[in-house]
Amino acid sequence: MKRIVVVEDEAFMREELENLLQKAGYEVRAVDSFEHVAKNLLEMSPNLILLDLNLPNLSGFQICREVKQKSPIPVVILTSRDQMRDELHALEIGADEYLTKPCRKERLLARIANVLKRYEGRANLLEGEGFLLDRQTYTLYIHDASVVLPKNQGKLLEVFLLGGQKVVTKEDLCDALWGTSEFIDENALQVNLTRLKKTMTNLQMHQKIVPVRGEGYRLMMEDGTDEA
Amino acid sequence: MKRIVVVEDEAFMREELENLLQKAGYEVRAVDSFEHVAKNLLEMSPNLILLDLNLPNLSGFQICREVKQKSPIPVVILTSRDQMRDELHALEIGADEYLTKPCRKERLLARIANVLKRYEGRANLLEGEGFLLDRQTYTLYIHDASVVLPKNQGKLLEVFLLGGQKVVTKEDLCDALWGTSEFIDENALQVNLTRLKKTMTNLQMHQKIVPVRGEGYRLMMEDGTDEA
DNA sequence: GAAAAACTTACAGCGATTGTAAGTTTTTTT
DNA sequence: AAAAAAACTTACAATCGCTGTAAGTTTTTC
Repeated sequence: MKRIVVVEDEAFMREELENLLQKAGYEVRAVDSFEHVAKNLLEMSPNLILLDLNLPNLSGFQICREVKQKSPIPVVILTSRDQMRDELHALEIGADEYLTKPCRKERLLARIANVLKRYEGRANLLEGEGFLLDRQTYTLYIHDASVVLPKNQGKLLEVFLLGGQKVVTKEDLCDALWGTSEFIDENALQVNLTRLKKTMTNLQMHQKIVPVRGEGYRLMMEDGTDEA
Repeated sequence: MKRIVVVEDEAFMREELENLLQKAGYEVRAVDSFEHVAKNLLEMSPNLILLDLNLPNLSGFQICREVKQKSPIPVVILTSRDQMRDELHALEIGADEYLTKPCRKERLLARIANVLKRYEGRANLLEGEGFLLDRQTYTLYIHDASVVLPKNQGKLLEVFLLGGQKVVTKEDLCDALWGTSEFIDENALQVNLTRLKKTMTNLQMHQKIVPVRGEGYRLMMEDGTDEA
């Protein structure tokens, strides 16, 4: 069963939504506290997040952005703010749907179903600049093409994507490859890295792996600018 | 560059749309004749279809349904029909977005960009009942999990999915596996089929392959009903 | 119950991926 | 400019998973 988390501060509205969604066959949870929402949200690992924009303290935009940075979970925004500006902004930072209150039940349900449908198979995709990586199979999607990376190359790329723009140490990489970083096999790691680099250039990817002398490696844009 | 095909019978509106989309950096084509639209559409292999509902002769719904049956191309509906009934129906038969005229340019562009973003990596996915298959890598997506099928199993499953509910002959299958159906190697084919069946049951897929004595095989629902 | 079709299982060959080894090149330091 | 450290390259052999082969058994149909 698909799990939906509702983020809405007004109690009456929240209950109504919970009811509606439950009747429609979803498992529903609501966020009670509004501190560290983004973090709490991810821990519930929902299939979809239904988000109000006007919340105490924190902005709904901020939550949406945080969720989208850290996960591929779809976000549907349901709000009373009907300004075009807000809608465009929401879509820009990655919201998957923007609905304004009042919203007919049928429309809400239809749009939610629609978003969920589009997310089938995306649950485990990591996002890079201009490409996607499936964490389970190491299938790489780029430019309407797809390739399955050899396991080791996939594991390495995965570590880089999870690390964001940070420097990744050789320990981290060895850990990912062999489950231990006790004795680092510099050579074997080097060879595997070279292989990944080669396939990345062959695929004309927009990010590349560069060494950080003495510290490890890091993922950058082709042209040398930082990512994101 | 992403290619968008516009299906709209009113000339003024059509030109305005073409203009807007071109300025936004898309390659735009328009459909002139409205016969065999669905077929013509697919031949243009667009990245997205922008569709009006009120067309001479044919219903936009029908076009949308046909496109969705035969391809994974996203369809955005832009129409003057503002009945909730129409919107629900459109979403039900697989439309990815439903917008009503008049529609602000910014909103149209934002929604189109949004849909295109969600379709990254989906260009080569075939749809089965409850699962997706990548035609290039034979990566299979099911229940938030993914597996890469061995090439032969992938090729076989691909043939079944392309064939729809029809019976697939052994010639077809041999053709897919070895590029020829001159001498059918009954045995090798049998073994490969068995392997595919096994992984399908292991993955608890909702469709299965059943023999049609003397004719070949066909893909059905678990419970024996026909598919969709 | 006999024939045809469909299926099962084990094994050996082959190819792709991986770790190893022995280098060379680049960068930094003195 | 020489030496040392870090980063990289290339080729080869072991390994693992996929495939076709062979020799069966089981199921269906008449």
